[in-house]
Amino acid sequence: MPELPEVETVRRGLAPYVEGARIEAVTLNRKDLRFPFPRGLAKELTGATIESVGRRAKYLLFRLSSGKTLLSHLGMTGSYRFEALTFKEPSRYYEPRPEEKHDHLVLELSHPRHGKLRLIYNDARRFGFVDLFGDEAESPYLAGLGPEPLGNDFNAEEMAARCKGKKAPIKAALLDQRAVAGLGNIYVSEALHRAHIRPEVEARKLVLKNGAPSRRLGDLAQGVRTVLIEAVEAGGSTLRDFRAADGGPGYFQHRFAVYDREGEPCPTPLCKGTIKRIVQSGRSTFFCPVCQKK
DNA sequence: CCACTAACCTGTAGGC
DNA sequence: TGCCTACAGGTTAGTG
Repeated sequence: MPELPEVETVRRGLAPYVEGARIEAVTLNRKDLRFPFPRGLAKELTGATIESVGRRAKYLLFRLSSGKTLLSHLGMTGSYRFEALTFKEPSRYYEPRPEEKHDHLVLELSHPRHGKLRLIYNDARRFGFVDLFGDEAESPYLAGLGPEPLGNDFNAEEMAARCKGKKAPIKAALLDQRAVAGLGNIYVSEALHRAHIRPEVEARKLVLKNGAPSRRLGDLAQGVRTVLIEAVEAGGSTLRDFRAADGGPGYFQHRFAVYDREGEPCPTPLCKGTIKRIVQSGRSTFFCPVCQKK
């Protein structure tokens, strides 16, 4: 489900309710997600206060008063939702409901303003996972991640360094979290369309002989940034089941230029192309064969 | 090191 | 309606 804009949307939805909340109780409804839960997870979390919720790439990072950080990846189908156990402002809360299928992790929280809340992690496919660490350097998941595409150290020169010598298609290079962190299958297709680059182009072809970025790579860096910014502003994309923590859908899917639009006209001004779908490394890629050049 | 495939797991949409 | 297949927003382990 979630790429950077969806994870950021979740983070923004969670922050007002979990920041400052104390974790009163933890329930694990099974022993693992994609990987086993960290040893002593419930014990480590219980009694701690969540000081802030951050994001790195597609990871949510809950900073705890104990000094530890809870890392959460949503995989393809992970989601968080709230239920209020006490109602300080009734209109804005969700009533407790029976447990749903695939509710794997439940945190009972007490928040100084919102009262008692239940934060529930649901994940049908269980490709998601959590980790707990004291220092970011200890986390194997954060090690080796490429730059944040919306941060200051993401630019065409940086991309050139990561693409240099790579024979892999640019589509695959952009999906590689070591090159740029946070893109997934949707936003890669969208960014390549914005930059008018065909997804099959070898990554190394976008780097000049002296290692400098080509103009097209500059366009691509810009395309990555703008599509992500616009998607975050729209609250992410809801294809099947993505929901922010407040239960609301995202709206960016209405603005896809190519993703899941096979057979539709290309939205590039004056372009008469028709969107095509191909499969690259086992996954769908969408592009316009007319305005996206080799 | 690089590139590619299969695997993990469940739900759903579409064809017949 | 039911059965079957293909596919889904991600990552990693294994292979050559």
